Amino acid sequence: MATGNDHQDIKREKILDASHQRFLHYGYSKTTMNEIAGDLSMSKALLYYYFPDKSQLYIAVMRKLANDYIKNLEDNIDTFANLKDAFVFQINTNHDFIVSNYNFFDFFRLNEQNLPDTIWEIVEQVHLAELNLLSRAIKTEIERGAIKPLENPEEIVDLLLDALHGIKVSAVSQKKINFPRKEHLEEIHTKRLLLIDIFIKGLMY
Amino acid sequence: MATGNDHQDIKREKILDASHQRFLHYGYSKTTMNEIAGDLSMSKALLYYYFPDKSQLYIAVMRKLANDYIKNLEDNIDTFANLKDAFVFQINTNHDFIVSNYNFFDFFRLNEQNLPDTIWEIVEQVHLAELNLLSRAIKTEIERGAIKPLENPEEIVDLLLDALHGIKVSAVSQKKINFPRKEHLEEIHTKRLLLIDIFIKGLMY
DNA sequence: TTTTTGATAGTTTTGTTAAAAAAGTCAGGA
DNA sequence: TCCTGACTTTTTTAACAAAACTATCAAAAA
Repeated sequence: MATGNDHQDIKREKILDASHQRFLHYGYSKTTMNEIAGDLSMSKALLYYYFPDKSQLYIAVMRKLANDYIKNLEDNIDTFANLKDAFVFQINTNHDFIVSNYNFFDFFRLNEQNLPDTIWEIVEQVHLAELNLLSRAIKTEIERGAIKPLENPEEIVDLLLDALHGIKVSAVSQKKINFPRKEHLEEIHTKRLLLIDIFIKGLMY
Repeated sequence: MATGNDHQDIKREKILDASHQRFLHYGYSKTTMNEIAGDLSMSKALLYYYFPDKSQLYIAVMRKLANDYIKNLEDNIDTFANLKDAFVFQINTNHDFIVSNYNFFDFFRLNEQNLPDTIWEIVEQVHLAELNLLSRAIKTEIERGAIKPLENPEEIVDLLLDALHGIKVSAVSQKKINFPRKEHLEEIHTKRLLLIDIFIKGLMY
């Protein structure tokens, strides 16, 4: 795309970076447009020249993060020695992503179930990338003859992702809170590794 | 315990039944003490003679439901032909329990993460009963030589219960809501059956 | 023409208060 | 001891004003 001019794109990137920092430290609702503008030594009105509103700005940051995450998955597709390596890679990558952007997601915690559609589209894209990586790994493993042939590998991967999600949720509801605190993330990670171990064996002959 | 007198106990039971019906149809917050008293043709003050307050009344109903559920599990302990039968029994029993008391749990939906400790104790008791049933089934299966010996069957069962929980949560968050609607429960049930299938195979030689 | 801003309009959040509804209490009767 | 009507206290709801923030715009600067 040779449409936009360079200077504008660079400025947009700078705004995205500054916003990312703010959202990461203080979360969505505790970040004001004035503060972001202040960080960049520009007026608030200029922010609105580059982005239509606050939520679109947040979503733009989110999309950038998601794209990096998805690219990382795609770059590693079909590079695994076996199914377990692929599953472990997915879990580790996901874990790192959540840990390093922990506070950024407070927007999710607040709005919970009525997030804008655009956010759900991004979540769906991430989910598809994960699904793709893992089901490719399963298909490869079937071709190698290491596990039983499956009618519908995607369905199985979907089930596993649901189960992995549950590990998080259960850890959280035992603590009587809504979202995992940072210190629980390691425990969740360990449990997930155990689960995929059993799960993979369940797919073998 | 021969402490309480019969008449009181019978009356308490009647109050619990009437309350259960109200809570089941209208949920906790849309049920008033006046209405329950009205159903029983007694004064509200009498209700407070038998139960200290509304939440304790709700909890008493909940405890009764939980005790029935737990008793059902205990009655069936060690009666299974194999591990899968035990797992399927647990999933079916749980499913029936949730379906038939669906509206009763709106209290959970509202108060979400700051429920009274007593509720959590009951949830924990139910969890322990499930854990007990399933880990007994695993131990039996190990003795039979049908699956690999495990260091810590309880840990594995815990992991499975977390994963099963995740099936519910994922189904729900895909629908962008907080709690499953009744019509989703069947879908969740089916997925769970598929998961235990793989999981059990993962425990085999 | 594109980029930038100060001033300001519009909206959401927060805090206050009063009325209504429900929870919870109590003196006294059977 | 079991029970009630009348009463008090607490919680919920609605209305509204003040404050904080989002968003807009005419006009200046580059």
